[in-house]
Amino acid sequence: MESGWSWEHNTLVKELTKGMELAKQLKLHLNPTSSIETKELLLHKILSSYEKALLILNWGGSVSQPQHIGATTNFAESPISVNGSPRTEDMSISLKDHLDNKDMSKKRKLLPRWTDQVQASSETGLEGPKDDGYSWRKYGQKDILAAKYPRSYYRCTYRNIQGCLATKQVQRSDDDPSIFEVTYRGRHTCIQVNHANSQASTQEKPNPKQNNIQNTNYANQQPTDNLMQLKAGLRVSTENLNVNEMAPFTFPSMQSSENQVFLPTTPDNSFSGNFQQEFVSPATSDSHYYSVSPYQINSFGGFYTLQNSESDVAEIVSATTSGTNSPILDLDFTLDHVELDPNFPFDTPGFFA
DNA sequence: GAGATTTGACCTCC
DNA sequence: GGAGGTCAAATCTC
Repeated sequence: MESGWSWEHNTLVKELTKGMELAKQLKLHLNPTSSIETKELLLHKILSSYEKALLILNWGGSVSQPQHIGATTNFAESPISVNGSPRTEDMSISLKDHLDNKDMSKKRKLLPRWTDQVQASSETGLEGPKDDGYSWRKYGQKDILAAKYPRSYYRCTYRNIQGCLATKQVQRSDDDPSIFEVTYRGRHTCIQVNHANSQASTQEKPNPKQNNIQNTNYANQQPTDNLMQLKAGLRVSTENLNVNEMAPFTFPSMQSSENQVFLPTTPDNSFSGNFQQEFVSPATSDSHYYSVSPYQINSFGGFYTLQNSESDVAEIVSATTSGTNSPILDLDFTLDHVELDPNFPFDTPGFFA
């Protein structure tokens, strides 16, 4: 999916850029007057940022365990953290879950899941969150215990036609009603046809009964639109990362000896084969901002947060390092061999095309 | 009439 | 057993 690609590309760029900025900050603090705490904090942020970028580059499958929505955990607590040592129990669990993924009865549990926090869309005059680029059809609503507002359930419009299993849940935040927590599940396997036309038509005539979501598509959304969303300061959290779709893409300014980064896949494609089809970024590029630290200013000046549960990272790492499938997370490889041109215009439109 | 939403019932998981 | 997630018939909108 093009939008998923774009989103992952931009996420990667943001992480790398942020890491670079933080490194510059750290450099400024490399004097005796700066506190150790400050240095350590910056160092941690840098490492976290690059870890996330590496995950994006390297991860070859999705994660599958149910996640703790809203459980804010930064990478300092994560099993991969700096020393990159996943817990063996998590490794086995993750692998087992991946293998069990055939079982349709467990699909709810196994589908990858991640959450965005999206500002209500003021541009369209609707109360719902901004559109994420896919066509959704509401199939349920439920009052959730200890939640002020009901949760709405959506699935891909093309579920029946194309067998797309992607779903999402939308729930208004209790703390800030202008924020919608959008939890995505599964990957879009559909082809969103006529998205441009449908976007125009649906935006012109929004359904008044549709209180949250517009059925629009931004698959061809231009970077300027994404930038607008970015400026809007979307707050995003992620439950799972799947960056497998990054695999074929070359990052010209990150140079290995071959002048490109090799993005490995699993040797037998078992993970990517099974799970890549299950997961895709649901949104356009800049509607998701992943960060490792939960409180940071990104390089574009936007505020965003990231929530990343410990188990998420454990699964990501475990699935990529466990057993015979050890495609990636060669952290030394990437950090040692990747060179960033600090002046490279990552955000040049069409750079990733 | 087709497609989307609503909502009560049922299913799954913890 | 309870909460969350999904189904499907009824209803609504165009």
